[in-house]
Amino acid sequence: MFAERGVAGTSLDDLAAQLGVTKQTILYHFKSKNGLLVEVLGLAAAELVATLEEAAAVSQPGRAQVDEIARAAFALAVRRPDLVGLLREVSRLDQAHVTSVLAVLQPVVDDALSALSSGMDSGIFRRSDPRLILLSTYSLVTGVVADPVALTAVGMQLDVRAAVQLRSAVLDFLHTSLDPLHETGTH
Amino acid sequence: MFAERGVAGTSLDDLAAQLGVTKQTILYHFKSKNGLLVEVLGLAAAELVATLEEAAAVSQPGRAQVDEIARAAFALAVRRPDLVGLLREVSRLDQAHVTSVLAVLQPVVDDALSALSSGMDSGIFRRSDPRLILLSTYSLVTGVVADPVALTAVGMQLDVRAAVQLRSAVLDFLHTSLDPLHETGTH
DNA sequence: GGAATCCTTTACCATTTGGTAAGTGACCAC
DNA sequence: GTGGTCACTTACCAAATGGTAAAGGATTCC
Repeated sequence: MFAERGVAGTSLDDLAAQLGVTKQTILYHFKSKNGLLVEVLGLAAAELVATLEEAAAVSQPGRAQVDEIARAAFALAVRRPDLVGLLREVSRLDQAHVTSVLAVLQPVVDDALSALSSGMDSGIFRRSDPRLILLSTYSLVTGVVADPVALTAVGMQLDVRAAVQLRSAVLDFLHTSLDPLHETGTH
Repeated sequence: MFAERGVAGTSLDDLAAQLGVTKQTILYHFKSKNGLLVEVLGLAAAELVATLEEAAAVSQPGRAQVDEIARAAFALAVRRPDLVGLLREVSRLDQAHVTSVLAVLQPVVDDALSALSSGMDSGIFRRSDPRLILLSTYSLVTGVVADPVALTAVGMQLDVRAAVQLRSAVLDFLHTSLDPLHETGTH
């Protein structure tokens, strides 16, 4: 509910009703609404990091690893769009929440950046700005699952067929961005 | 404020304080909070559509027009990130808001889809799914300006230099996606 | 059986929130 | 100058919201 309707848009009474308990039951298990939010954000960030690290551990650094991570990230986004929604929600919260979430995600981001960077150094990947690659991929993966309005605007719905298509689009973007065989995209 | 903190996260008192008036002044000019929201959404959608149509009118259909529209969209997103924020906020609102905003945006989306489609038919563009092109571009443009947390995670900030880089990334994506000279990305 | 702990509930409460009603001053027509 | 409209304010209000306090019920331990 935090992800779908926003933290401010979700009252403890709404939440409790959804769970079939009273608001006080929630406040018994969690210090406050903010305390609940902190734990939810922590779980979400941890799950995201775990998924990415697990995928990264499957292959050695290189194109196969990039594919593996992208697939895992996309699958997670489709399977758990609430995680993406939460991630987006963070930017509207207090700076404290931003920094605490960022602290969890930063290592995996830095790992990805350095992996891309060293891949470019060794010639496996075409040289470009790893930050742009990462940012663009993030936007592609999250934008598609977190914006149902955009999907319906182009006349699509997030079914299995669409998911496969969208995943291909993400992977294609990574391939054309990283494959040294392609020309540089700048004109 | 609706875009940054969300509609639910913005009280009329917050808004009034920001404007230096009282809440009742707002309610004098607008029927209710929802009435205000409707007008704000209408203005935002109209501005978005106007910008895109204006850009589309500069060139004839083809690669130049695609570039023109993409540049205009990106410039608008950078200059008015609140428009992007509002667009994202729509999906958490009532279905009535969704449909009314969609009604304004739908024509321009359909125009874009058919322009891409006919360009593919005539061989100007490489054949692929226009919906994916549009959706991906939308994600790229909006994701980058609407997610400051992601930007800081990769160690960037949205200054002029970064904006130019990001715009190039968007344009490159469109070029490699539409240019018939490139191989198809599917592997 | 009784005590204690755990979980949940019913009662409340202060504050915030969207909204109404009734004024008040400025400006304008005549 | 006087009546009327416009823009805005003060004064309220009912409902919702986050949170506290206290009171059951289970379950477990002895």
